[in-house]
Amino acid sequence: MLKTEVNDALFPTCPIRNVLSRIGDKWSMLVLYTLEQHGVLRFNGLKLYIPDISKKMLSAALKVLEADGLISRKVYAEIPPKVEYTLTERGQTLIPLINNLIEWASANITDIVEDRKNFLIHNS
Amino acid sequence: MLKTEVNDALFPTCPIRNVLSRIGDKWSMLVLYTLEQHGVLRFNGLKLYIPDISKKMLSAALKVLEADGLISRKVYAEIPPKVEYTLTERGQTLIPLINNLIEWASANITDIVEDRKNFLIHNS
DNA sequence: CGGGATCCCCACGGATACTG
DNA sequence: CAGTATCCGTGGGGATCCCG
Repeated sequence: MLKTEVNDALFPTCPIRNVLSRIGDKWSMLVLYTLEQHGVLRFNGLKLYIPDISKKMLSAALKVLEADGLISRKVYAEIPPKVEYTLTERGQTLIPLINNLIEWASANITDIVEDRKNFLIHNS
Repeated sequence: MLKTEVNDALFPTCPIRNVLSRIGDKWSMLVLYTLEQHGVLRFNGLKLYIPDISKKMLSAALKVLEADGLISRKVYAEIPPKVEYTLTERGQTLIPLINNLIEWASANITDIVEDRKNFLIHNS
């Protein structure tokens, strides 16, 4: 479980802190985006599309997203086990905002990388 | 300087990773939002509105945001020193997206907290 | 297959002291 | 005032093993 309680405790109702401490972490948005792209995915299916995430972190991220009602977890009583993850309706409502961020990033990434380079030069 | 180079190295042009590793960190969006709310702020002015950030972290966040051209840093040659931070035009273009996230969070926070509580109960 | 439990390292980040 | 430098604790997170 991610440890976000410290600052949430200081500002328990601050929406920006709440949203950032949850979906703004290293992997959550990427998981949501990947689920939206492929509809429904199993645990290792997700890991396939996000190769540089560890099982531990993927598991933790999924647990947080499930706890917040952004994804649903469907377990099939089979052997070997089969678990499917999907966006919930609430999770779907977050997708447009994520897409907006991706669009913004795509449109600005070239200039930002350039600025970043120049900044490093002038601060060597 | 925040350590985001590891995953950026794997996906150097992935916009979602790029945007998240920069503005999705613990403080950046909050700094941008605070600057937008107050127009122009000095270092300690920012700290006043974000009391639970340390000088070290605020300094690091400001450096990243400046390197990415999202805020501008104006130094006055005075004693004692005076430094003013403002959003750049590029930084301004990010504000609507941040506001959308805040609106979404505000609209959903109550239900999310409720779901979160129930999830904890069923996973005790 | 889908995780949980454990071990362990090191980077994040707070506190303090110092400087131009 | 606006930071930087240094020290240092802790918890984020990888690697590995295990289990239903």
